[in-house]
Amino acid sequence: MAVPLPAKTPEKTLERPADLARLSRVFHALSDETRLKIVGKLLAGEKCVCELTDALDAGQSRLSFHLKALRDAGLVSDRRAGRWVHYALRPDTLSEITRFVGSVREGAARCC
Amino acid sequence: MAVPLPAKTPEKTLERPADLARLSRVFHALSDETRLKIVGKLLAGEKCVCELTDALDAGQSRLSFHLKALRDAGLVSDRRAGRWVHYALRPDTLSEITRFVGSVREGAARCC
DNA sequence: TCTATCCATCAAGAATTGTTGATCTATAAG
DNA sequence: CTTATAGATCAACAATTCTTGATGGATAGA
Repeated sequence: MAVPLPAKTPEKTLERPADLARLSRVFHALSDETRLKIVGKLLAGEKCVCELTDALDAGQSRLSFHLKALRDAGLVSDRRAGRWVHYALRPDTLSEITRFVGSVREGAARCC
Repeated sequence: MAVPLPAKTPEKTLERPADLARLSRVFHALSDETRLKIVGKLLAGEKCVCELTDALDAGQSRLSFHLKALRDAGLVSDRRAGRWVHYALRPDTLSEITRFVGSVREGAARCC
């Protein structure tokens, strides 16, 4: 992890192997409906795994699996509190993605 | 296809099955390095498949496969001209994605 | 200490994706 | 009409990803 999304032009970003790897990991994390639902629930604030299993009617190991994908992509943070682990959205990563897609859009608007 | 990304709150969007399906398809299209490279190349303007096979050093059927994923997600358009099919980025869809991720980010910044 | 709860991880199988080479269609040139 | 090129599609295989149930570690209460 921890390869930061660069502020370079999207053309250059989309040529660098490390950036490609990071971007594909982030988009892959967002490419699953269960994980998108998790994101939706986290918009109400941080949640522990057991709250998500209730809200999404999904098994615990399944949730752990998907939360790991989101965490590895940098989209959520986890915070241990006693027996519970609370997950929350990471606005910083969401900002990076917004900027990236926005800059691709600008480039596309310019050329298409 | 053609389910438009709504302007609703991301919480609501992430509860509607049709929107979830559409979002996961778009993000899945962006979750592969070959497809991200294609997007990078298209930032220079529309390209036919044979230009992309040259630029990316990838087989023709492989490119067709990935272009189909991008097209089905609404991220690129195709235009036939004689024997060639030219692919181009679709700024409208990129705008939708930018807005969606941006609104998730705003929600996250508010709650986290 | 004993037990219960929360959660991560693992193994095995199911399902989905991606790759490759072959085939088919359409277009255009000779 | 014949041939050549661009590209879509298909079948078979490889590789990933997802799901499920089982196991194990950590924390906290009795």
